[in-house]
Amino acid sequence: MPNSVPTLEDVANLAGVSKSTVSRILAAPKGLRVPYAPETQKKVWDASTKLGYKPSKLARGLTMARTGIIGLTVPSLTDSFFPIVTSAIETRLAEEGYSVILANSNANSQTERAKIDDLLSWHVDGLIIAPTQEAGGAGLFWELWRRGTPFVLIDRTFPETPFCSVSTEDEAGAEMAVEHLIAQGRRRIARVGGPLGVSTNRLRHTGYTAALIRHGILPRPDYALETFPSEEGGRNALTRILALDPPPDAVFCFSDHLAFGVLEACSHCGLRVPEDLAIIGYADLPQSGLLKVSLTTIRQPAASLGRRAAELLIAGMKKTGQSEQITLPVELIVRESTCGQAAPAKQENPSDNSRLTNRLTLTNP
Amino acid sequence: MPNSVPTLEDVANLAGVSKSTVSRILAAPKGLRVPYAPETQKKVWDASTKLGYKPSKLARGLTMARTGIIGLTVPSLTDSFFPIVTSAIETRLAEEGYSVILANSNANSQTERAKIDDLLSWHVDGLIIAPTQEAGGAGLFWELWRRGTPFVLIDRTFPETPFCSVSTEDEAGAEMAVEHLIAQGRRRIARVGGPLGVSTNRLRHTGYTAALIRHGILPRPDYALETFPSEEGGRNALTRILALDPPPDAVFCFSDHLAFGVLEACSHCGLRVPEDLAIIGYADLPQSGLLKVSLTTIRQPAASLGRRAAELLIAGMKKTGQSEQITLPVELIVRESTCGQAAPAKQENPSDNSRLTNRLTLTNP
DNA sequence: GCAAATGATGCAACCGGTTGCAAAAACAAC
DNA sequence: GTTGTTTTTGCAACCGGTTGCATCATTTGC
Repeated sequence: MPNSVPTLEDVANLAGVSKSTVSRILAAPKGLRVPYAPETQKKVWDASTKLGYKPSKLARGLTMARTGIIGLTVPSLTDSFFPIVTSAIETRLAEEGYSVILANSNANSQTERAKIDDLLSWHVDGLIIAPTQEAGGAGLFWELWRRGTPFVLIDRTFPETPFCSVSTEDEAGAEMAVEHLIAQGRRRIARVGGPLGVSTNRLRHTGYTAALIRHGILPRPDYALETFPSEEGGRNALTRILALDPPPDAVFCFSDHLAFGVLEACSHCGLRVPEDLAIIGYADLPQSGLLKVSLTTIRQPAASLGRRAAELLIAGMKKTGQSEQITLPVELIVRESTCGQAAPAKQENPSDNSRLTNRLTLTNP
Repeated sequence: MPNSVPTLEDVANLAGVSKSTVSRILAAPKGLRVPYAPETQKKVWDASTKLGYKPSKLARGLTMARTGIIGLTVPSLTDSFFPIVTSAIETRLAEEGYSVILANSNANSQTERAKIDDLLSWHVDGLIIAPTQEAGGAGLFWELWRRGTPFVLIDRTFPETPFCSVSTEDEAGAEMAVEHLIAQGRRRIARVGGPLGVSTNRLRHTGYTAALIRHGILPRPDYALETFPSEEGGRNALTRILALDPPPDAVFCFSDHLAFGVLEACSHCGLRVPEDLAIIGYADLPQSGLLKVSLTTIRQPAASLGRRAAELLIAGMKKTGQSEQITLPVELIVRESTCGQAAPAKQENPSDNSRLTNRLTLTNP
């Protein structure tokens, strides 16, 4: 079989030396002095390149402690947020020589558990996890913690735990959103969001409540709507909003997808945005600025989040035991859905610039 | 160390039998008869579950031919198309017990090469590749072919090669787009697209030309604009379109991103869409229907594409040597950017339904 | 009651690398 | 010409599984 992949032994035979010799010579970092005769080294190098030898990461992973695999689980890839995060993570980790196994938990905590178990049996060096938090508990992560497996939680975190994490300022973001609505003269501000089991939702709710109270507005329980976090959920939410008494004059959506749904439902029932109802979203999905009524939203730094998570994990894998929680700032992007007229062009659709910046950031470490 | 991961040997010791016994008993498919005493089997099962034993995929991959890893390379994850494809691939392959290592080639053929080399040193069972085709050649894929590594090309293919692939009907899609424009009374139809080195662009160009000729319209070389396939590229393209003489009354964009750019640039220079310029995109990105001027586009079945690619690869890994090329149909979605008024609601924004369908498809094999 | 067949289990080699330690070779010092 | 160092190199064990074949204990056949 001339064509099977060459192994260490093949190189050794061709060079006329032993496996260990080849292993040591090829493992030596480029310029470093290695205790082998220069001519032996040359023989080995030649044989290796001639055969196109590439060490098996499988075998290497088995012997050394380090496999070079990082597991990444995300609850979904069909929105716009996690793909950007994923892309940034993969890029940053690849720079460092890691391979990432992608696992989609499909927003299901059972699947998440199964997939993480699977990743562990690959002897991953570390994990980056965007928890589903579907069924609450941090138990799984405590197990990882006890095992000593380095991991970083992203986006959603567990309060009162020492776990490494990178998230964004959900509470502050929500406050910014609500403050903005209040500044526009709105007082009857509803909110639509996903389950409070998820930390981001909980924090956004806290921020929402805090901002209201600071301005002397009593939060009404019936103004806090819970729904499935999708466009569909947003559409349904509007029906429930219209039934409220008194009717809200603004709605803070915990995601742009929800906002899209609300927006669409509004145009279906002839409700004017922002005149009748101001709408603010969360995440700044790419096309938010091009919508019929462009969407005011809170921008999350998705790419930075991914990159920082990767870097935190890399640091954590070098020296374990220490833990860092990073919270990245968010930004209010004002567009038509909360103001009478569109903001000036530069502010209206900065998504391209930002994405360009991200791309540059990604390729230039 | 009570807490290190249990190995086969640990189980063997606890059960008081040999490694091979444990291996054979645990490897046996659930109900299958295995030549071991029932009581021994029970001892082994008990010891295994007590220790929480999970076989190391690393070690298993080394001994058996099969690693259970599939490599996936995509040119980007920051658009909306490839994340959906990726998600479908991961889901389908996970159902079959495979893990996928994700590699982002960043639309760079050098990176693509390097990452594929990397994947090979993981002894992947197969590859799914969305080629960059940045610098043309199918050389890399011929190498894989010779090696006998199963792989499936997605989205972009190489004509006149026997490689397995799943793509969409780019030529027919382009024809549909142009036919539609002609049916709307447009005659001066320009097109904006990325480099012709990429097969999808080439095919869309062919379809564009064919449709024109069929209707007795002579394709004008200056109406075929090449640009960087991004919103930025779309904006720049409009400037060039405006300089054409006679000015086009419609433009076929090879991607929705390009169309977004053109659309945005139009609103900046006060050009009315579709009155002054009809615009049609390609891909049906999620928010296309909610835009200021909602976008007529060709919808590509991204999730099916991913799923079919996964299935083709699975089949190809079982019995090698045979090759299949699948081309999935596309669909014309008519919206405002090419017609005076919006189509009826159901047609106007069917993206949700389609995504829901996809999701169902994904979770129900 | 003994050979042959059958059933249950373990030994040891192998997958493709890494690495501790010893052996062999080269060279210096006496 | 020995002995002691130092440099070069190879042997062999190990990582955690799988698997061909040998071994030993039971039955079965007659």
